[in-house]
Amino acid sequence: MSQSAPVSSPKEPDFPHRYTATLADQIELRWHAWWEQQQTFHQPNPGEPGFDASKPKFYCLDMFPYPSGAGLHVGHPEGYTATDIICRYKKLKGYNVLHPMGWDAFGLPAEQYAIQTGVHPAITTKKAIDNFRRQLQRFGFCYDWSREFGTIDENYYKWTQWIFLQVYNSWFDEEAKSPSGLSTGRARPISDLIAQLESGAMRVGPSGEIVREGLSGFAAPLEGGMNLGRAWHELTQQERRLFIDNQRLAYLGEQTVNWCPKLGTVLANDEVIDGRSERGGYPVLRKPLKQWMFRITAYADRLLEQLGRLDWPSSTRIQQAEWIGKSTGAQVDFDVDAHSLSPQALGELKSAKADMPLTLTVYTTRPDTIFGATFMVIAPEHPLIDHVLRHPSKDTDAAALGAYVQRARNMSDVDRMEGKEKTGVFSGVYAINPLTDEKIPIWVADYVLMGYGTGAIMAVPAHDERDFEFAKKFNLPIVDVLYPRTALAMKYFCDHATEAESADGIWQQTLADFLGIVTGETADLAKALEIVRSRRAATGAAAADGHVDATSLDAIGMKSRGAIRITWLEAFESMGIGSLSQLKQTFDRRGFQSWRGEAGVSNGIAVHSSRAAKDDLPAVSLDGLTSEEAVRTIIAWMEEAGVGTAQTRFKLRDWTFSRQRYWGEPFPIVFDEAGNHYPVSEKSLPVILPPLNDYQPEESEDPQPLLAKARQWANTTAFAAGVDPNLLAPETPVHRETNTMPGSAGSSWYCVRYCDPKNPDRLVGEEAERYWMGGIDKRIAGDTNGEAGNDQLGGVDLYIGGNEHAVGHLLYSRFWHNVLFDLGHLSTPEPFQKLFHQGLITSYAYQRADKTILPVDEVKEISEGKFVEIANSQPVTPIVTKMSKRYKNVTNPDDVIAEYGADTFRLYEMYMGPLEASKPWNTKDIPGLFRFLQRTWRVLIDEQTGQPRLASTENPALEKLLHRTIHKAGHDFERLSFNTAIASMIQLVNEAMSAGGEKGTGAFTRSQAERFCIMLSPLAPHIAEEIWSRLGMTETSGCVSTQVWPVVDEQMLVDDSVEMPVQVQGKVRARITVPTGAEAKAVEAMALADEGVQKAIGGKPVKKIIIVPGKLVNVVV
RNA sequence: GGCCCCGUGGCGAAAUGGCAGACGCAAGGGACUUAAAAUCCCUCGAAGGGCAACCUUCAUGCGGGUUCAAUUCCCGCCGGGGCCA
Repeated sequence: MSQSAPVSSPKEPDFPHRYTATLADQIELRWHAWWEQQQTFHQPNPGEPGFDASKPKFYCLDMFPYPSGAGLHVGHPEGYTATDIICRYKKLKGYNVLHPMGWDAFGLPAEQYAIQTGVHPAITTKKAIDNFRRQLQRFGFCYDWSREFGTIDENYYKWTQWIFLQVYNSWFDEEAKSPSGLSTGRARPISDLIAQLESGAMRVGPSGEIVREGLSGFAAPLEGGMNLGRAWHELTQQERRLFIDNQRLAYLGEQTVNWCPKLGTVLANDEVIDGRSERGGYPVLRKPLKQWMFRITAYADRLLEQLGRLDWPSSTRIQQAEWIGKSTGAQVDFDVDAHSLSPQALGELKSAKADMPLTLTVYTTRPDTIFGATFMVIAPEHPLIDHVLRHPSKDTDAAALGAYVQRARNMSDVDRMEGKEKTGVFSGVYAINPLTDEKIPIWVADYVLMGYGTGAIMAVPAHDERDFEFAKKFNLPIVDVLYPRTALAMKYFCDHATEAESADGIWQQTLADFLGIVTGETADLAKALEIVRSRRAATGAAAADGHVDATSLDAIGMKSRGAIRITWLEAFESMGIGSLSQLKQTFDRRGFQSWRGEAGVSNGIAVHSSRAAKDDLPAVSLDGLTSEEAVRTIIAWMEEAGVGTAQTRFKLRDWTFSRQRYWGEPFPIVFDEAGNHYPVSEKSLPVILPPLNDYQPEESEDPQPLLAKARQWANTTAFAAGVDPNLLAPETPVHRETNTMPGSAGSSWYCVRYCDPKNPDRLVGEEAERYWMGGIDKRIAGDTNGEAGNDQLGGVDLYIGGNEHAVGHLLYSRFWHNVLFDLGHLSTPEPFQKLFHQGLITSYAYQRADKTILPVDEVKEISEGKFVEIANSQPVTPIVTKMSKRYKNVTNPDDVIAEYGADTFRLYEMYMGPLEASKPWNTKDIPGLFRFLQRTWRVLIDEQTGQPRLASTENPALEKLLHRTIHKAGHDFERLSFNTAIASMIQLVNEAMSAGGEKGTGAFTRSQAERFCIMLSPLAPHIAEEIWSRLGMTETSGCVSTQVWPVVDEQMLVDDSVEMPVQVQGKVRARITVPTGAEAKAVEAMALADEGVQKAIGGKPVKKIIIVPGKLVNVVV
């Protein structure tokens, strides 16, 4: 390899061996061939030849790309280069590294293309994959390409379908401990459930719930139809089927879709504009559709709990946590005031509910505001209304109420929620607020939905926006029960101001200062008021006339606070407060929010929220508590008083898994003529996606997946479809499920398959999976594998990709992984132990004065930093924005590589800035990195002969710097800080350049050159291989990619003496040189002995001397 | 609208409690050259002072706070971006 023919460049006749683009290209292609031929990056699995069990493992995964027809953009190689560097580094550090690549290849663009052109998506996709692979390989990434697969491969989606069947055949046992022992509740096979039902350990409750033996309700049946549930044998065949299907983790649920009959396709919400399709403007209907759903909600708590144990960016953890949306609120019973009901209605309600008190149950996430609940609102469909309409009370306007309920029924939920103007009617009935014991009116309004929660809410107008609007409109009382800190301070001031301070003109100033201190210096209200008073007193009542000039402000130390003071004064002005006593009255009336004209929805400090002991109930007060404390306190009280209970809710909804498409995995499910569903047996997988004659959607009133056009395929027999004959007789005609799985199906488990991608018998080989995913057997209690705590949940060691998948892909993968873990198919509950998001690569574009953006080719630079629009010479400003075809600011990686080579491209992207930051592409910066590689080359290789230039004797300063650079580079690689690692290597090369010996000899010795090559190889592998090879090392020791990271001599990292700056009052006044590890006393003496220091001290007494060893000295006088 | 991230020279950035601006780009000056390219050397946050090596003051979006010490931590704003609705 090293003895290749001399490379000459037409541009550099004097330097036939200069590192040019042409040479870079030759070097890079040569090493690609060598690596492939040598299988350098093939990583064997445990048990395979060549596997070294003594090494630790490192599984590093990139989010695999969707291979679009447009090819790679510069964003792709950003993350891929980062993982490549890490993987190459880890290999040098002696790890077995799993670093695979593949294709997320099902998806809409290929299907759209097929619809337009009739070309089968498989053909389009294959072409795109080939192009992506070629482009990726050009970068020299160290992927183990033998593990490559696409989600469209039959051998892969066979197992995607298999996983669906696993989930379909499972139920969630709330009572079972999870295999990790970390939480309660786990997936179990449906057959376990049936066994328990058959044994009588479980029965079927009246509303289809599981009733377990031994639970309290089981032993003591209540009167009036409440029962223990029925035994399994009492159920009909159909009832059993229904019950089981309702327990499955994959179930058929009804969801509304946007169906466009004309286009014959389902549209996403943002593709529908005013009830018409964005494309074509055809009418769109909202149609209910049976779709496969995953019961991810069963795992909500677990997904949330385990999130805390993952080494993920906190922003992503927060996003997932909010998506799961666990809220601890309270379910509260409000008694209906029986006297406000008509006797007939009361009678009806009493008989229906037996002896239960008449109550309205509400759910609230803000039980801390319950003292401010001044009315209730129930949905028009609420059952109470039926009774009231039949038997109106004396306060009921039955005609208006009836009309309102009628009208609301004909509106869609969305319209009701979005209604700008609040509407509603008083029911004529009252409820009792259980905390204030006040009678509060019950209103009917359409902004409360029956299907959501309990169909009734407690309205707290002062602290809820919709309730506030409603109360304003219908003139209902609005009562403050909590204040943010500033409002609380204003109230405090009103209550404590002296007469003098209350005078007009004075109070504004004083209050402004007070609020300034409360928000800035101290939260203690009493103390803050004291400070204001003392400062004002110090000015000798300068403000007696109400005017405080700048001088007196300065005197009381408030000049710098001028801005805050002015802000507050303006705020008072805009609030239109007439006088302090008026403000005080507002607070006394508990009417601050009402007067401000908006609800105070943020957290704060509770006020006006206490209740005396009464009728056996203890007293309770929330006053002075923060919202969090108040929630806890009031729930505890309500539980004791029996009026409410804590209740946990989740925002997370079940995962809709059906798509009305063609280019996706078919479901392994068939339906008989009665509409019952049956699984295709495992041994008949995969269910192969059939080709279509044409891909044109068909006009239809009924929502139809595109796949349904494969009629021959869809209509078949149980035998042909591969249904177990024990489930369904072979000759039974069946209709296949023609929805397809979504794109997130294949990507939800690909990380698993890479461990053992060719396994024909299992989704992944057990040993390979356990090794690469780090699955210590968590089921063995107490096995901590020698680590403290063992709170690692295993999975991929480093997963890098964009943060746009924070809640979709990353949550779905976790769900599948947890289910497969529960069912015993995987050894770890979590797929990704450590996650990292690379930042967005942006680009420059130009903006006109009216904020419109124009393409870069319509702009020219007339002088340094000044740009004009070519068409009209109007000035435009450069801005940073997303790369977009529209702005013509997209960079094609192929072009950059052609101009500089892949090594330069890799270095440039890594040098742009921190990996996680979004940063603009700037083509002008690329030559800087190219020049660095040229210098690197020149310092080691003679540009005339192509032979190595080596020093015969070691330069000690350079040796020291080399050690330090190796140390820093290794450390920076570990923390993914590639820009600083590159910077330190640039420094080293620059040093070597200037330290370079006579012509013909080099700066580095052979040993130094070798270590340098190894250090450089993760960043710029091709040039490192080439230099290594020209040193003659490849023949004797193998290529640089298979070497060992050089050892750093700790001695080389410390100097004999260190220069320390000496500060006086925090400002550097002198520098002293002290021996490393000098005693603090000695350093102190040296610092004080310094002339400059003495001058700065100027004879003032020295109060304190701070010495940070090896860093600095600070003298406080 | 909610959540998250970011704001430092002409530009990309470094420093994450301890000397603000490492490293790269651009710019300016110089050397080599018939010339250009390439390469090498010097200058490069602002203002002021000094013949000079240098010195002084200011400076990390704005206003406060904590600290001997804040780009870094806390509170409140302003601006930009991303994600979600």
